[in-house]
Amino acid sequence: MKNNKYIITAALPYTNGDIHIGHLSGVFLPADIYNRYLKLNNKDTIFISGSDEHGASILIKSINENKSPIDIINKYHKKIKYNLRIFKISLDNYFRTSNKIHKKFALKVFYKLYKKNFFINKDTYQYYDNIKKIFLADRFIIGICPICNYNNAYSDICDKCGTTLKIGDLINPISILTKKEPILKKTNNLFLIFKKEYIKYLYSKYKKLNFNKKILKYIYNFIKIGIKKRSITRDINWGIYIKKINKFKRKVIYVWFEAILGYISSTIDLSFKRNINYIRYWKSKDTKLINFIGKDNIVFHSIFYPIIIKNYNKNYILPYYINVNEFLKINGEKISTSKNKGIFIGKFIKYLPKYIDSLRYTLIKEMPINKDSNFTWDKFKYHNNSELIGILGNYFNRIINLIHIKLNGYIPKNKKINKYDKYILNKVNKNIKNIDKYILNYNFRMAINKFIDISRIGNKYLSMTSPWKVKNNEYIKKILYVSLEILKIIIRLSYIFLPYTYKKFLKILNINESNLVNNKIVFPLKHKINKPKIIFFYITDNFLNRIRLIFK
RNA sequence: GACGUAAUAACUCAGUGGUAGAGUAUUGGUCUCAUAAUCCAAAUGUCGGGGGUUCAAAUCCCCCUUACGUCACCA
Repeated sequence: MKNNKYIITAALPYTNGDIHIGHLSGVFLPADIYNRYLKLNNKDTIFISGSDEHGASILIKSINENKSPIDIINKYHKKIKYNLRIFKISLDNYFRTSNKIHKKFALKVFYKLYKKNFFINKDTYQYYDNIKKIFLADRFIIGICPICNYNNAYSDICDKCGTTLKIGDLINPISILTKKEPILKKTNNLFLIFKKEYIKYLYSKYKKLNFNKKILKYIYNFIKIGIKKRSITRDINWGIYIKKINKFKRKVIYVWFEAILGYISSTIDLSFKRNINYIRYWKSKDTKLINFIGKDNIVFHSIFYPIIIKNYNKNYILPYYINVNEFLKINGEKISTSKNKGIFIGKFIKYLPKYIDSLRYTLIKEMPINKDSNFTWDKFKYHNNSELIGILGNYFNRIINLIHIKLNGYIPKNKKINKYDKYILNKVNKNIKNIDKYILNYNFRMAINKFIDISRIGNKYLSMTSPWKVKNNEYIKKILYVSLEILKIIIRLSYIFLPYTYKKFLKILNINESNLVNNKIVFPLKHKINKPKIIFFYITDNFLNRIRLIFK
């Protein structure tokens, strides 16, 4: 167990816009908490992610904005990377798929599979915009649905009647780029085939590993209905060109195929940066690979990735667990980067820089673990004011103030404790065990509930023992000693959930990381703490209304 | 349509066979160390509906209703 290594991955965000609270709540925060928890327990872990920078959507965005795709990805990659850092997502590396290292690796995998005759070749007809000279993905064509006559149907599906359409079905198709009728052009692409036996093998493997039901059912369904071949090359001029194969040298690798290799190339990059051969991790039986993804990504991680990587090199490991989250909505509405709908992180940082931990907290509390969840500014206010200030911040402040008032700011020494003190400390310990359990079960919502509950226990203890009422100095010291024991635990755990708050706590207690011995805070002899400072900021109704306007 | 997920107090959710739980909101009280925060107490539910298994069901099985999600070129 001790030699276990961990690779934690967070799904690569697509660089057609800034990341939003859905990315944080669904992917980056759960991965971050898990990683921080492992680090707190001295596990050997690397936490990897990066930007997904190819694909039709970026190309389309660049055409619409009259910029080059490179401008688009550079802009958003920089922005996303910065925002993740501000939100203290504890990534070891945030890479990008447009980087040489990634391209090289993706092509290496691609060529090897090609040589093994792993792909099949097939002619298809596809819509082509003769003015822009590009092939058009299905959703860039609209026209009249042949079934219900709806005039805004996409070429693959009609939103109104739900009919699945095939190329050529749509009446009067037009390209949304040029508003002109596209032509149907013959093209030849490579496809990947999925063998049922292998999917069955994956299914049984995942079952043994106790995978999420969601994934198991999903795969089970694929086994039942079969999984169609899937194109892995594309006729667009943005992506990784397949230079070495003459027949396909003008085509690019389909983005899904290379994006899921991004975790590995990100690790290669990290190895260069730190001069440690992290790539070993990917081929070691002692490594647990844990993917954190949104529900839109299940098929790529649970089926496609294993097939691709195992056929490239069978020594690569398969996921040990895939944590899938649902989607976070805002006021009941779906978030959409391409429609610019959502609360974007860059904007949040700009307007509410003091509330990073409050947002982290809210997003963990509202994490869409087994069903879509809903973010509202009222919840944000409630979590900030009633829980972070009222319970946690308040508990911290009470003790700091009492130490100053009663003990001139000096930390009390160890004291003999009685039955009730023990009872309270036991209760706290139970909560710690529960937090462990919940984090290891990927239930971060419950974990943070138990975290805040520790402050509740502490507040209760203070009220019950009321040291401010008493003159007996020894009694006061004992109460504050026990309270500090509880506080120390809260502070250690805040490293996982609330990184900014963690640092503020340490500062006020006048200590730093060097005061951590075996993961526990140990105060120096005759230690004096600093004066209390405001940690969380109150949100008034007025302020909340202003926030609402800004993010409308 | 297929597949899946859910339905528990006013709200947000815990609770995988043994007398219905927490937080918020409400009402009453308490404290004054604390960012009017804390703490105590009260009240609130035939656990979506119907059937079945069982000594015992929110929990297991079947049917129905309702809501939501996915359904392959979308990254």
